[in-house]
Amino acid sequence: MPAPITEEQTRLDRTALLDAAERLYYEKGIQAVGMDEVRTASGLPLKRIYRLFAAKEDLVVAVLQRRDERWRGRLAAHVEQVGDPRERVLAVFDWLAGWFAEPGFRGCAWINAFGELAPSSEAVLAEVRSHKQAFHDQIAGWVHATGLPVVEPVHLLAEGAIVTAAITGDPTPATHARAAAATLLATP
Amino acid sequence: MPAPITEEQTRLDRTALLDAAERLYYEKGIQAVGMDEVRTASGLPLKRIYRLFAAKEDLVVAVLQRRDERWRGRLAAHVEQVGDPRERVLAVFDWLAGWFAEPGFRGCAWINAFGELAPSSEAVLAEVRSHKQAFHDQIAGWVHATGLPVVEPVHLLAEGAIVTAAITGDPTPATHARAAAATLLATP
DNA sequence: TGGTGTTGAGAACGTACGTTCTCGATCGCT
DNA sequence: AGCGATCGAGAACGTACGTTCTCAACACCA
Repeated sequence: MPAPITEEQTRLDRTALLDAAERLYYEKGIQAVGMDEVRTASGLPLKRIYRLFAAKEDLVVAVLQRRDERWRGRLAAHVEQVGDPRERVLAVFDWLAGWFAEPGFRGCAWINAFGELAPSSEAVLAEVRSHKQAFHDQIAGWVHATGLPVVEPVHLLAEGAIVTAAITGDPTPATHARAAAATLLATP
Repeated sequence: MPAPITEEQTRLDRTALLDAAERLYYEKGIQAVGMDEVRTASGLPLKRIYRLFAAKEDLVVAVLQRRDERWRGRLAAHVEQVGDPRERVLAVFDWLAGWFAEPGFRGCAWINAFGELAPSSEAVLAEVRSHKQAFHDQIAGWVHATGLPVVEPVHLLAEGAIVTAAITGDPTPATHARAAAATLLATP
């Protein structure tokens, strides 16, 4: 038996596979990337890929899940180093601004996946909804600490900024959304 | 020569084709709908389809263009029957609420097309940007009449409501966005 | 050392798509 | 009436994809 596939190796393969798939899917769109391209980029044999994920749909869902953990983890890490509750909410938009300005930014992976696969894949749709719900709840927690009833507007401003920055390719919606949020957070 | 193809017939064919393609694309996604399905639904021979549009990409762009005219036309018709400038801006969100509640609502056709085709089709990307720019400018005109500097926040609230209603399948974001816009429009 | 079971590399398979081509049918014109 | 151009219906073509299968190579154990 060559390379007996330890548990550790499985973990490494899984990481390499998700890394390659996530990069390609985000860059080119999910439907535009075939399994052969994922194989080439990951360096894994097709057989091993299909042992890790029984079908492409499962790989896609796993990519979205892992990205959700990392994306919201980074957001939380940035936001929660701010002490003042109102400033913390505004820090969400600062983090978005940094994200929008990253090279290769192509919008929200989940919104894009929704556009591509929502009508044809229940599993992808569920993952997209799960991410958006979690993002909403994160914001709700931070806004709640301000004692102001502006959870929904802050969330909608964030979503609007994400989709607008993606389509225009311009990161300034983050600034506009931040200013609007600051207005809503200014207790009269 | 059978059915000599008058200019009038061309116009009718074009309408039937765009009707069928728009419905199918919006319902199932663009990539999931083949030309054969468009042919069946439109009742037009493939030959005539390809004489009207040299390639699927051209058909997709034409569908988005015509939908843009109709979508923004309806929005404007609803909004501009309101006299008071501030109420007129709020009427945008009332119209969105009605749209979200329509049966078969599956979000913004342009955002969905962006997710599907932005990386692979320059023409579609340009059409999506054109629509979003026009929508932004429409809102800018209505907000400008209020004399308040809230064009960007109102626009971002609208985009956020559209994308959130699409993914959650719940029309209430329109109400939340309306309330936030009303706050921003309340001169202190 | 020989057998066994697993691996990697990629060929193979079935399907589906976008686009083009075939061909018999049809109608206006002389 | 007969010619010729053009049409409709769908077969055909080339390509690409997701998934499965083939098979030689190999490492471990008896």
